[in-house]
Amino acid sequence: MTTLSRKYINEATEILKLFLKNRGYRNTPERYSVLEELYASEGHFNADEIFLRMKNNGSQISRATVYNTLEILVECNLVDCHQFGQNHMHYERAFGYKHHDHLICTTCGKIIEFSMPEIEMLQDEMCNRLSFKADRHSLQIFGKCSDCSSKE
Amino acid sequence: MTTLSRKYINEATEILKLFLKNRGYRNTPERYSVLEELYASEGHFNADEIFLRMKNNGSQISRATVYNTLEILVECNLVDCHQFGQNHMHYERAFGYKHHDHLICTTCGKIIEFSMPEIEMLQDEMCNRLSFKADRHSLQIFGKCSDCSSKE
DNA sequence: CTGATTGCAAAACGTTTGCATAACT
DNA sequence: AGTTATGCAAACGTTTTGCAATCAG
Repeated sequence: MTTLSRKYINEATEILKLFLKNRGYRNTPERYSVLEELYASEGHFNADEIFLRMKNNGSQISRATVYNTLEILVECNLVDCHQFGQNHMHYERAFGYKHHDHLICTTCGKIIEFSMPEIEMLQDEMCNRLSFKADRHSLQIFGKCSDCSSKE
Repeated sequence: MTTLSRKYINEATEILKLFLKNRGYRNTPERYSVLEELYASEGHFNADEIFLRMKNNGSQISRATVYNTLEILVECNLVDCHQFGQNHMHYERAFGYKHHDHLICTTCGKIIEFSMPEIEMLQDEMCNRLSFKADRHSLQIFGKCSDCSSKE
């Protein structure tokens, strides 16, 4: 665990604490432990992976709590959630990590991250035009990565 | 059924016929009947809704065939598929219907369509830059619609 | 105290699979 | 004829639910 990661977890914990308070949600240890688990590493995880990793580390947490907590973490934007085409959600840390979208190779399954602030600006503009108050977005582009398209 | 709808179904049928031939897939009546069902109305439907509507109209089709066929129709871009946050896919006709993305109100569930060619252009630019050969994309923005955000 | 949150197990839900039959090429 | 696609039902994996026990406010 790097000092920087530690710093992000600490800040994220503060944000979560405030969010729970503002919403009148309870301040349970499980909610912080799910946050820690997700912030402990980079990458995309599904709910069950998180549950099993916590179990393997000796936690008594239940599946239901993991699912409940992930919903809250997405709500307060500490975690991003995406659907890449399989039948489950993927979750990843969002704080201290540049917002990005995903290219998904439908041949090899590789997931490539990219970020393009101009796209975000246009999205904001559209939301303004339609008086829509955006909380989060998810953009996926499906196709073939350079490796797979050159193999054809 | 309008004359225009009829025209789109006919053209879509031709496209599907060519696609099946090119891929060496078989030319089965079920594949055309799923296409017709989806093109018979505008809007988003999940796989089971399509299956049940066909059953109610006297079709002998099976769930498995509906799922198989939808995959093919998405592959040849006659149908768009999106994930709006619930745990199932939504399908909608794509031919003769302007490409669009979606704003999803997390309060009332309303889905608002919008299209912004500038965003598509930026996506293409990014794909070029990364040598990614895009087939389709899906962009959802989650938040509150004007009605729901004014009620707060 | 009181009700929100938890853990557990069972149920639900959408989707996929296995297999025998049918049908396209 | 050969082999892909179909229909059916059962299996699968993810997520949700019901309920009693626990714990935060």
